[in-house]
Amino acid sequence: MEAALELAATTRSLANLGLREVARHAGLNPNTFYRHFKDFDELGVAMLRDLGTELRAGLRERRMHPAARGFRLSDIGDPATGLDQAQELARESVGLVLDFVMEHREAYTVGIRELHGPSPVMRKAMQDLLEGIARDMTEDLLGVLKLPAITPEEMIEIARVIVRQMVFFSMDYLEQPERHAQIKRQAERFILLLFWGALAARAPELIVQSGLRFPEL
Amino acid sequence: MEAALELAATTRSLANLGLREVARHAGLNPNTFYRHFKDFDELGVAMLRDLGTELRAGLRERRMHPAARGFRLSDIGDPATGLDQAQELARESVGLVLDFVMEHREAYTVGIRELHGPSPVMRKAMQDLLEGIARDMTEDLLGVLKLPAITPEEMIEIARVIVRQMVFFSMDYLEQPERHAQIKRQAERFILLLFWGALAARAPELIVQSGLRFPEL
DNA sequence: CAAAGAGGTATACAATCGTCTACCGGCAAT
DNA sequence: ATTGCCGGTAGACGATTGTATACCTCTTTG
Repeated sequence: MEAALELAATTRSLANLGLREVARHAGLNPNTFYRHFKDFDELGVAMLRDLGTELRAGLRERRMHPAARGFRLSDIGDPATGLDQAQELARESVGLVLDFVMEHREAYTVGIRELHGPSPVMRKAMQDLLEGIARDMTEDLLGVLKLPAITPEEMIEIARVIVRQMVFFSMDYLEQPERHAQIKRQAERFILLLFWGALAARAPELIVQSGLRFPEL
Repeated sequence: MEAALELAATTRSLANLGLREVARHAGLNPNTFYRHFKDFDELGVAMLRDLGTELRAGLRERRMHPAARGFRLSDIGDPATGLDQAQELARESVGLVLDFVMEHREAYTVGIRELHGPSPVMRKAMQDLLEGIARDMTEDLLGVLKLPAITPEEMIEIARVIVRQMVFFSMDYLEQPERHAQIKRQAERFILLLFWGALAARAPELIVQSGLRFPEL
């Protein structure tokens, strides 16, 4: 699995790297592959399972780590501090995801490649992973962020588009190291825009009453 | 090029289909390939150029076609009708893109596969294509939609995230025909959310004054 | 009218591929 | 104490691959 990851990250996609090639790079006999996997799809799913759980666990752990969070759970209540929290949360989460991507660029690259790749099995597995991350995020947001008038259904939908958009932002981040700061800003602005939009859609007068302005990032 | 498109759409990605395979499927001698392209990258870029210009032209043409548009350019002015226009525009554009994707599912599938694929050349070409579409959209939006306090810089940034998000919505649309209506609604809601957010970020009082409510899609 | 080039073909070669059959050491369980 | 499985190896197979060289036939250009 390590050999496959290394090979796939540098050159090809998971689907089209050769059985013998992987075995050679792992220092094993080609036939040994069959002792563990029947397909290359099976290998891919196994890799994705490992890396996916690592990713979700990493995100959750860091999200739960209270030291990095500048506000307390008791601050919740009105939409003004809600939007303030949203900004803080966006800043934190964006940095967290992008850091993670940088630390696991091989796994990320290969994984995303399979998201739109030729194998339906891998595609489904990746979509499930993203959906799981979106659900984690929703749960977390609902627990911490109190924006009134935003239903759980709206929240999961917002989380989904955020996760998917972060796929692209992460790609930019990996490919253009010189634009790191700018990409972070763009991602934060995007997330904030969604929350402002969601609040404006349900209770625009709350925004006016609070006197809060959209932050210049 | 036709042979490559057909083969890539059904099974593999562009990068890993064989020279001989394509030649066979096209009814040509393997060596004939070299008369036209040096690389497979070169083939890919050529295909993307053709299909990309077709896509952009198709989108532009349909966007310019005034018959499908329920409002006139003279209706512009205040943010209330601006948001109304945004809704109409979102509905139209989403339907337009998703129709196009359905009609060109092979080309779309292959193209998106290259967006995150192993070839840097193809990746760059696809990113440029998406950027071009985003610029087209921005130009169009700025010309038709008069939402005050939204700068061109904000508009292009919004267009970019819309285009990227539509990549995912299009994938859903192709893969889940039974959810067509729902996916359309989600895409429209997403776009509207961004515009409401952008307006709320700059001029929340205008939303309150207009008395407009976020539409239940 | 000749030269050049563009598009296509035939043959050949070494390399790589996935997979099949057979063999082997170690460890665990009966 | 032996049976059986698990992980690994060896060798061989036919198929397919990318590419090189050489030859052919139109069309265009000088």
